[in-house]
Amino acid sequence: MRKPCCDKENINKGAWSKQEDQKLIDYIRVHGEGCWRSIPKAAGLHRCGKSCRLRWLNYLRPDIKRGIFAEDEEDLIIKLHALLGNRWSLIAGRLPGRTDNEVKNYWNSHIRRKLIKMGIDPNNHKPHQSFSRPHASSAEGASTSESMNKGHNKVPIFKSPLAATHHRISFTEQESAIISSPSLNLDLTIALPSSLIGALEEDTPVQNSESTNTQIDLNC
DNA sequence: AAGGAGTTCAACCGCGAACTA
DNA sequence: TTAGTTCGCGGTTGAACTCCT
Repeated sequence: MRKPCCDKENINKGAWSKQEDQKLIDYIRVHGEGCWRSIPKAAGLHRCGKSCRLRWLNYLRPDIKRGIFAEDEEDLIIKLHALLGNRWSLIAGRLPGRTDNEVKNYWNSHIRRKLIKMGIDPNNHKPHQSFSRPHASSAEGASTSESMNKGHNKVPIFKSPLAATHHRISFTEQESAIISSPSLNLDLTIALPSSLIGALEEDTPVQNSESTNTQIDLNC
């Protein structure tokens, strides 16, 4: 049985108040991010660390860009989704000031619908012949994160730059087809912390599709 | 104006990975 | 090596909001 992430008693849930926001902002300004589990207590918040982390990363961070997505941002999301599936954090990483939650919400509420209207299956980015799985939750098709993350043929997800260096990025046939598409010209670059660059120089470069100028940014 | 349907988005949950002792 | 802890992610939920009749 998994232990809960925090003591459920004496923990506030739901929307954050202005006072709570301010406490969190003030604390992080002084002490910086990190050790989310201890932040609530230290900052005097009756929240679990997870909740603080989410609130900070998605809404309170000073570099967050709010508001409507620009057309080029939307375009990029579609292309990145075709390439990466539901790896929202990776996609958001290519959109300065945007968070994974925001990108995910925008995809589900706007882009997804738009693609369906255009006759494109949002799961595989191909014109759908017969859209056999109309229900949203079950419509995560063979190429989406559900199958890629939990099933076979998954694209590796690198939780740390170091992990990324120990894997060769590989793509399924379908993803390779997308990458090879002449309409797709992604400029995704592998970005690693400078401390690692030296150590990597002897290693072989990560697989990349020259013809499409496609590189993957895994600076996460 | 009312209220039901549809949409948006902030927040929570559970899981797996990474880390630590 | 292993078990416990923490972090980060994607999926899902539900309250608030908007639109439509």
